[in-house]
Amino acid sequence: MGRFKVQPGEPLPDDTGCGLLHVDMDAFFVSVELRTRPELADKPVVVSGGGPRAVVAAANYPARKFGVRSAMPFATAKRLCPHLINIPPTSGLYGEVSRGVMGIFRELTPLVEPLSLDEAFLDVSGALRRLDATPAELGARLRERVAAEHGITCSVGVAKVKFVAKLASGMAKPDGMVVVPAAETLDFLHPLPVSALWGVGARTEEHLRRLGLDTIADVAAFPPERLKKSLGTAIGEHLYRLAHGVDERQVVTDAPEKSIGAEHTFDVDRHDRAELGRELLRLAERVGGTLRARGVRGRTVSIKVRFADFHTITRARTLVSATDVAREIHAVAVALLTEHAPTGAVRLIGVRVEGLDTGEAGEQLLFDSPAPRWRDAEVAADVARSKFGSAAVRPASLLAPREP
DNA sequence: TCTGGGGTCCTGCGCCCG
DNA sequence: TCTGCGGGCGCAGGACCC
Repeated sequence: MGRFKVQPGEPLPDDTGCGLLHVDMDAFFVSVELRTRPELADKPVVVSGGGPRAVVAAANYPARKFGVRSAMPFATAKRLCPHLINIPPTSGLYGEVSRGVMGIFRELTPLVEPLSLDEAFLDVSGALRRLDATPAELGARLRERVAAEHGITCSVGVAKVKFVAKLASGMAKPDGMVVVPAAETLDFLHPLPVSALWGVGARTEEHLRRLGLDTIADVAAFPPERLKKSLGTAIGEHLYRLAHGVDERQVVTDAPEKSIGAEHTFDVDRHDRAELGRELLRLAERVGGTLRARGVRGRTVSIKVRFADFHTITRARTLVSATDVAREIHAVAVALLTEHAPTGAVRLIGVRVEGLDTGEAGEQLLFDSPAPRWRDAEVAADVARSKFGSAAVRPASLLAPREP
């Protein structure tokens, strides 16, 4: 695979037909934090929330040498690397850096699709003539600018289609670039393990291996009808196409959100329904606030409950009209919990609102409904919080001390 | 190792309706 | 009038991604 990697000082490879860039920040949260703590750069560092059930949000490369990975329980990471340094996440900081970096991308092309705070697809095929550059040159340019203006490194994959560009940026890490010439797409893909295919996690990998499929070349050579029968039509078809280097997904700049939610894992499992109800109120307040901030409302309220044994249920109810009112979301969530959820020790509880629209269709609330007044109160609280901080306004039932 | 929090998408089932 | 069938919707669960 090494032959696709761009080496410093060497001429850029042939990138004819490659209009897609995938850019991925290296160890993003940690890299951002280390800008103000450069003395820690060579030491193993993670960003993690703290608490007995915290997991690693990001690990720098010295920490990865010890086997520390993101999504790993912090306690496990500490066992692997006893001198591991933890930095708690800084609220708001990563979003701010992300907006700056995405701004650099948008100066190159308007066709930018952020996938998360730290990665994005760029379709540069239409911008090459205007900028008088090849895709690989643009990748090199934006890497320089991100490093110079934001003090963090990123890796870039250049290819003809999305998922190959994404695989390429993964191989470029850290702080590198991989270019896959369009004509060599299959040479690049076929030796890779099936787990490299987008959408293949632990379960599907196991499934594919039971079928005797270990590499992407094996999937490409497998009868597509058998693949669909075994994995389901949509996934079978999807994987077969990817294995042949076919990925027709375009770069989408403004995909509307489908749902907004919040969830919380307790440090210690909870039995008390009243306490679960108070947590649901806290979560509903957050979800309602986010809905109003984004100018959307949703029709379906769902709760998620994870029990001590990790068994997880979801329960949902669709309302007559869409809402962004926390009191209403909370009332439905509590009803779902009391009517449908079995009792037992609860580890995690969550609230989500789905079926979003912009809410312009109007105030279809019933004339007897108290929701408009609650909404007025919540909007007033939004304003107060934006002026005086998030602790300024809180429902009375949340003022009681949380912990004994 | 004992598993966060934010999401998306797919599948299968039951129900309603024409 | 009864029955069969297919589409659309709501719901639950699971897999996956960062």
